[in-house]
Amino acid sequence: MNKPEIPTLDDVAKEARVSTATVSRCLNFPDRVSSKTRDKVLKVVKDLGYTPNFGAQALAAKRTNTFGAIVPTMNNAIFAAGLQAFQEELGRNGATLLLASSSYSAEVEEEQIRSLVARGADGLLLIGTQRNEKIYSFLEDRKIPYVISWSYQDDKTRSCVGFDNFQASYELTTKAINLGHKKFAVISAHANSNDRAYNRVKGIRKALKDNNIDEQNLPLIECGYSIENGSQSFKAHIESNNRPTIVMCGNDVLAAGAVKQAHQMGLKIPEDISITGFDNIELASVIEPALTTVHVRHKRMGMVAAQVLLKQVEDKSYRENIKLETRIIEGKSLAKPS
Amino acid sequence: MNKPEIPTLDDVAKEARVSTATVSRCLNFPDRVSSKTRDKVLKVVKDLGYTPNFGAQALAAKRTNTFGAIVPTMNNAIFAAGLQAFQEELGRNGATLLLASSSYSAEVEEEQIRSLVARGADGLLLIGTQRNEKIYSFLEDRKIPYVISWSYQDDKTRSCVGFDNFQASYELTTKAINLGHKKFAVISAHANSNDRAYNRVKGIRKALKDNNIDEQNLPLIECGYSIENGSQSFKAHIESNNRPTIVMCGNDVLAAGAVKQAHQMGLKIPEDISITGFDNIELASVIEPALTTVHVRHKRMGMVAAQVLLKQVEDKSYRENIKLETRIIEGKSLAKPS
DNA sequence: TTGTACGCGTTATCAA
DNA sequence: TTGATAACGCGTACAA
Repeated sequence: MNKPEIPTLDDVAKEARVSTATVSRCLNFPDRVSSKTRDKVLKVVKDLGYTPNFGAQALAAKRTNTFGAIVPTMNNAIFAAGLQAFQEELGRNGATLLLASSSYSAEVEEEQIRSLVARGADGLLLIGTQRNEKIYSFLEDRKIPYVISWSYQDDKTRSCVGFDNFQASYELTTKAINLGHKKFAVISAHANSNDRAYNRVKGIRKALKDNNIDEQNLPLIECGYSIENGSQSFKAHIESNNRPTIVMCGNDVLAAGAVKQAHQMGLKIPEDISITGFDNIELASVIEPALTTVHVRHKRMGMVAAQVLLKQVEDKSYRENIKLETRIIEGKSLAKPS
Repeated sequence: MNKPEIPTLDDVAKEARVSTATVSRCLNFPDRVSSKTRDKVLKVVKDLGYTPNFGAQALAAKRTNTFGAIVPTMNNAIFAAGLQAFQEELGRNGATLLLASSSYSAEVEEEQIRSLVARGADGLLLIGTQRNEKIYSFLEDRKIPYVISWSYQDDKTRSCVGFDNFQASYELTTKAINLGHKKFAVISAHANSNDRAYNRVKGIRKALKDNNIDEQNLPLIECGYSIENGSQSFKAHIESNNRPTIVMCGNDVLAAGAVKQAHQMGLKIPEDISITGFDNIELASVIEPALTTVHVRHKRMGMVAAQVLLKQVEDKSYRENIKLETRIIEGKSLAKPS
């Protein structure tokens, strides 16, 4: 037996004295082959160290067992946790993750979607709902399954696995109101092209309105995702001429910046000022005082999203809209105003 | 013109009244085609919405423009930052990232390496140096370029982009010794199959030895990467019958856990106990007191690793060994013992 | 500068 | 249960 450097199906077939069809079957449908020939073939496969050529396989089978995900950034604990779970679940099902990031830009995201599809992704994980309608058509024309994650929506034509940002935010705000807060300020991530941020703010406004607190003039600062931005925005709120008793932050990272700044300004939390976060990343429990925030099941979301996507590949008409629960984490950063 | 649902090179050729070869050239070597035919062809490409079939392209060209990376976990800020930069640099060069994670397991990593190669990765990003030699042969036999990252080694036959964990750790320890510390304790990530952790501990021991401090009996606890583990290990060190004046942690996350625990135990940092970290993740500056830690250029590492890898694809014999500098971040968590 | 024609390594259909 | 063989869509010598 002369061992070729990089063996093909043909090499295996010749060596095992069967046809290429039989070898292919041994690998893909072992039960449609007699155990005798199967053993013989698999032995040769092993001896030769054969692995299918990916390009050829993709060309012939019209599938790659590869799934794409486009996240705003990997450099954010919430996406990292979700992605990790998504990838693990794919792995358990013999599939691989193709990953891109959009830097929170809708145009870049669109490019990346096209790029991952061009790269042969069998399906896509998308984050949030907010994107150009034509990109959805693009995917639907090509019959590429996709799942929207991190956000929940009722649209039965599109699968999603997410949570109700509006509702969670509403509840947290209501809690603060019940404690006696009336003067609110908000630090949010940029809300255009980010429906999570948008709905969190919306939830706050609705709760204020429902409790007859002026929400038209709610002090709101939008900024990019970073501790530093959280600090600066917090400072601006505190130094405004209508100082709030509570600063609600769109996510834990911004809240961490706010807390840091509060310390630097000599403000005690929650005696002098209450601060809330959102996401309950690990950071939230390390901060002093521990953040009052909203817990979100990122890992579960990633796992379930992978499952839904895999089902959609099997059954192109399968759709599912899953809302995962959230819950308020009682930290020490929210208390009644003094 | 009848528009096919999913156009092929052939469709474009027919519509533009040229050969498939010409269309292919227009796309891959635009300058080897007259501007007149090029314009004509590209217009048809656009009109038809043609995109190359990935499988066919890979099969014919023997490359996928896809690069694999296997990280221990995405759920760790340092890998997330490096990966993000790696992916961005790939993207700038028209390549895509295939991502897998090993959960810090050598066997899983090996599986993933084989899997990514089977998925057509043109090259691989590996983390750390410690793995079975046969997996290197596997890659070399198949002429798959790879770059080792996060660790630096002198081996000129293998490219790497990393930093000197030993040296950085040595310097940080020396600094502590110079402040007067003599009673050390260490919390480290598991050091088998993790040369970063291994070398950081080694750097501590060497510094102790060079300063005539007993390093044979250095209290050392190895644990998994989490805040909770950091807390528990810290508690164990403090409650031992030979209480240290400083607890050096193998990374910032463990250090964060230690700091949290110190607060809970009513210990003041750095008056009662000094704590150090490693990595300088964003978290380090939010903790009170800010961590004294080692800054590492993760983003730069990811970017440079991508560049080296891309070069290796062009020139299979190209190798580079790059050591990135580190520097100590002076926080407030390290001071002279009282 | 352009076209012809073959090869790439699988999968899958159909017949034996 | 197995084998022969036709796609699959693109790249690229080679020829014109």
